[in-house]
Amino acid sequence: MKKYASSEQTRLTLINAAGELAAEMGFSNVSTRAIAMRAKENIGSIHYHFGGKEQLFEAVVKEVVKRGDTYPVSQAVEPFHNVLDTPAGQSGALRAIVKREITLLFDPDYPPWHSRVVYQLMQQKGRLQDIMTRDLFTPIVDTIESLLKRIDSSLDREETFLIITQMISPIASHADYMAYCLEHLGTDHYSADYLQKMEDMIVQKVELLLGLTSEKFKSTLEE
Amino acid sequence: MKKYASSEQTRLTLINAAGELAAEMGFSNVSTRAIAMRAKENIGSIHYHFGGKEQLFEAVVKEVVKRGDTYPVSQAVEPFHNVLDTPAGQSGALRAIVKREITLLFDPDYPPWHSRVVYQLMQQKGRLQDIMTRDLFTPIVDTIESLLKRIDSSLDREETFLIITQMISPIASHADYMAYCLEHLGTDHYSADYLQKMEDMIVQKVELLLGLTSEKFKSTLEE
DNA sequence: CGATAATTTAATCAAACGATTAAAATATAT
DNA sequence: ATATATTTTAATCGTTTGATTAAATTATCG
Repeated sequence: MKKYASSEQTRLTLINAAGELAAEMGFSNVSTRAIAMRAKENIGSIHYHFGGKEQLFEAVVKEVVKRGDTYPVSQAVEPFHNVLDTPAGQSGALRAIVKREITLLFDPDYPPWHSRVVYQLMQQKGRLQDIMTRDLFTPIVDTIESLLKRIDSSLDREETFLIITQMISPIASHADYMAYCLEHLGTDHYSADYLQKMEDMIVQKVELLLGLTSEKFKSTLEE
Repeated sequence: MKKYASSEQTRLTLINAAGELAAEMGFSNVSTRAIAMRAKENIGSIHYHFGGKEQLFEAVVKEVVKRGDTYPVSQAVEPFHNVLDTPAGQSGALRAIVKREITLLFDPDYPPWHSRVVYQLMQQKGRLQDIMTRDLFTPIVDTIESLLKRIDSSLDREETFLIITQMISPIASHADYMAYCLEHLGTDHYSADYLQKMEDMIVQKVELLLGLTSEKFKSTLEE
């Protein structure tokens, strides 16, 4: 039996431990010693494998980015490429973006720390925020932006951004303030049903704002 | 001329410095020495006036809470007390809550760190979050909750909470991720016009979800 | 004025931090 | 089997942290 793990395995163990701790108490409250203890590795290994704490944190963020790249926004929107001039196509594309975001953050098949690690980086400037913004956030914002421009070319920059925040913020809050949300809902995780409701509500709302009144909504309105 | 400031003045100077720094780099990245330097006071004064760093931070949060208490949600909703069974009254109450939240966070007459200090506490559990949740957040949530119940008694707990997040999250994001938002908008502060648009959009959206279609919206829809 | 209380100052303390390294342990290749 | 490369370990380094205190300074009050 091997007594030394492979370099790659040790790296992943450290990344995972660091991610867990960052999810629990925020990056700036995580010490190298705590990471090493959680990972059951030696402190020195962090320096050996990553060069230092900051580079390990970078690897943590890149791990989340890497996962997002397995299903990029462009791919989510692609099926609607040819129908973007119809309300149904526009609506479908919007929903696809929202669905992707929710899935990516709350899919129970992935380590739960992924969702808690992302949005806390939006709070203060730094290298970690740059990576996360550039590789995760900007692509989404740009995609929504061009889609909105297509739906209503009269929207100005401010209105466009406001609509984007209407779409993304509720999802971000469920990730960033997860502890509070779960406590308020009296559960230990978001159910698939709840996430579906969230998706529906966000999509409905944006459709309404944009005048893309969907069938689903009409029935709601008539109640 | 006095060489020693009054106890109360020193306290406020320290609270303000701590608040500024917490807004700039997050509570957990603020050291007592940095606070003392920013406040041009001695480190020892933190111990003398507050007992320690954590208690100073508590005072920072309570300072924000105190300001919220000058215009409580109950007072914002009060004018609509007698018309809560009409759609117009319900709609007005919703708008009043949204307007209060936006004003409280982004009013340029108050220290700008107020808005940046609040929502970062939602990320991890602790005494500061408890204070902020209990004294600032819960009253708002409870008020919206009972209002929603009144508007549509068939809403369940999950739906109610989702609507609340639709109302609050966009505002919270503008506070919590302010640096990113301002950079994206290419400005150094949110204009009164922008904040008004935000209010309108949030209120419209919720009215639509609840079937409280307002005049303002109808015209938008007819475009 | 003189005495007491309140406040500020500068210095020191132990603890925790990230980084680094020489040596030990293991794996790999010849 | 031996030599070389890789990985882990334990210990130490200099800094920074929050807290504390005795002494100095200023304010207050009789």
